[in-house]
Amino acid sequence: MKKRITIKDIAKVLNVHHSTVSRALRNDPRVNAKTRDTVLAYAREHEYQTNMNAVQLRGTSNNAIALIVPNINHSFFADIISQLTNLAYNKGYVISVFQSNEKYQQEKEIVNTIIQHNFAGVIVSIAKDTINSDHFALLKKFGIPLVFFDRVCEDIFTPKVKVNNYEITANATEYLIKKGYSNIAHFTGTTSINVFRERQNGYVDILQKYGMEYVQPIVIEEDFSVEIGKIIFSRLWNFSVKPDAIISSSVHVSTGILLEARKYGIKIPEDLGLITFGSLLSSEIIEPQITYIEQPELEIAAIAFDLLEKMIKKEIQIGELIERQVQAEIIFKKSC
Amino acid sequence: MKKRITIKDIAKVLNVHHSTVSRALRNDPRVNAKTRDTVLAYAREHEYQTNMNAVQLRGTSNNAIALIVPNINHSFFADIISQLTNLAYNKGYVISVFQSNEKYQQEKEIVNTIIQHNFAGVIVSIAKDTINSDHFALLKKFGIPLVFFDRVCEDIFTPKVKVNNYEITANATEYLIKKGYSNIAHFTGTTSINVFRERQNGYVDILQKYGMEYVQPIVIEEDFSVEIGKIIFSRLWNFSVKPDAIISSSVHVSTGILLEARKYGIKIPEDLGLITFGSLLSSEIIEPQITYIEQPELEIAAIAFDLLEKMIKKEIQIGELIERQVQAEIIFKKSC
DNA sequence: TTGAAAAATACAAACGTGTGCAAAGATAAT
DNA sequence: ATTATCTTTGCACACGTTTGTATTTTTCAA
Repeated sequence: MKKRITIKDIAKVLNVHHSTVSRALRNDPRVNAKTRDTVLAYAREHEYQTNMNAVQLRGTSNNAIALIVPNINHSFFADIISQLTNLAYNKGYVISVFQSNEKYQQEKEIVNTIIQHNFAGVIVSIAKDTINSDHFALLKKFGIPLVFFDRVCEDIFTPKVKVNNYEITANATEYLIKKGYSNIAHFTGTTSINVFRERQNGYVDILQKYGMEYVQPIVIEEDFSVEIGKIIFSRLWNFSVKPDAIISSSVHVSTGILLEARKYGIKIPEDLGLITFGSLLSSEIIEPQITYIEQPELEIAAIAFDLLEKMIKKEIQIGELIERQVQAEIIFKKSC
Repeated sequence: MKKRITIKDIAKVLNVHHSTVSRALRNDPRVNAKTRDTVLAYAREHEYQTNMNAVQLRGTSNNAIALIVPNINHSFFADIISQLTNLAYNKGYVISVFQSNEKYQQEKEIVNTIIQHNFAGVIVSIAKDTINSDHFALLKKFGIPLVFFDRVCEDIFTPKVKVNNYEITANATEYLIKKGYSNIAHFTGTTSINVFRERQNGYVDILQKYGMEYVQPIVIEEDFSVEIGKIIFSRLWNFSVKPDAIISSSVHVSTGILLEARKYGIKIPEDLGLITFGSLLSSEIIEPQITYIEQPELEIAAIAFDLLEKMIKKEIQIGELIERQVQAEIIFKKSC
């Protein structure tokens, strides 16, 4: 293990000043072509690697973008991460992914790390736990570009990419009503998050519009999982009035519902209709195929990245409130 | 947007030298308790954030760990990322995740970025594309701790966490034989990767041991996907001799196989047996439930992290070859 | 009250890079 | 040959921290 070579080392060997080496490496026109080539050749041969800490300390460029998501092993986020990574790569940026684990405390610490390491920008979908947005305000205060997607902080002025959750859930609910279902339940997440609040509002508003009495917003405060889906469904099913349809905010929970429903011998779509947000890799194989709501992950990623890049390039001011909405879509199958 | 505060700023205001501030912030016993408290209070109030670039340039600590995976949106890797992130968080480290996209070129650039930013250590599962290991050798040369998991570089001496691919595939093949299947095909990835090569060897060796004639290692060079699964299966099915069982290295490919099989009216397990590596979130719902090989993601993550941490703490030397093997397990269901 | 020891603080240098400015060297025009 | 212009290189400082050493201040004992 040898000590890493620096521009000063190169300068010493080639008998030039290190500033010349610096310029040569960065293709500054102010350096002679011949010396530039000599420097580049030497640098390549000795595997010179820029020390980005020095560069960033100096206050020059930085191409590192941070991405904070609640869960990496959730296909919605995994798809967005994957797409963002590709977009960034093509534009010369590098994405570092951080997982908040749905925890406010972890999210806060991640934000601190991001500030301390001087990232060029941040793309965030907040944790369920996040009740306070001071850490994001801090990010703004330090002049770090910030873009929210999907789960956003309402009280922070910055670009945001949102899904038409209210509308799509209203549409899904109305679809179920028109199919003849009358006891429609809604399984969703904590209403402190815009996503789940909007879905719930869309659901409730339609039921009220149709004068339906059976309104069951089931708020799952725990992390979405197959297990919790089983438990919650089982609990609901033992009520006096059972639902005849469910809209579920999570594929994990929906899977739990399906398994539990099978245990009880409940037939889908006859005894129970089901619409779920997000699709399963194997959704086509399941009988009956489940009607689901597809969110445009690729589009979300593309817009979020575009907005962030514009902020980094100062084409969008920090603190500017821009809201972009993308359209989710109901993919009609056989579960209702 | 205000300029960020530094220790020198604090020092100036409190009429002390900045070195005193530095020590106060780090709880150095050499600073008076009263001044320490004053400094800490002022720092907290004015939201002081350490500039890690300066710290790292100075050559002091660094708690950033890099993780390179081929694909984030693949449940095997997503689970490992998720787990590693938690382990790291509990030990005071921060994980940055990078996606190589199965591309050698991207992987190389990621490694350069890691070197340039002075990460404390790297955990890697290599891209299918990776034929050359020079970039990892470079990492070692720069003294950066490196641990491989699952897909490893055979010619780099460093800690590695591997799965018993040979053995488990041999077992799966033998199981199929004993179940009465005689034309067993094997769908796997490029054999330049240890994982797929070992699986193939396990498969071939058992068939030869039993003197089976029908040996069909189908090497999929493309990225695993439902679509490619359909195509490859369809192609194979139109051969004169059809397989009566398949071992598949990817759930995505298996899904394609199942869909295509259904299209042809093939019955599982009667007409076709199937064992797949990795499980689907919804695997319990599918009829028939698919027998699959479960890999201990949590254990892999735990061992990899432990090894890396020991390297960072110099308890393990850089360049030391340590191979840990974890056991995959066949989860018997109804598909064969 | 003095001196020595201990505690607290200040000083200075270093990490590797980038950049404005000055200086030197080369080229061209008169 | 002399001056003006352009090209190329060198110099020095700055970015924010940490740390060994020197210096000042405080404490305490004789």
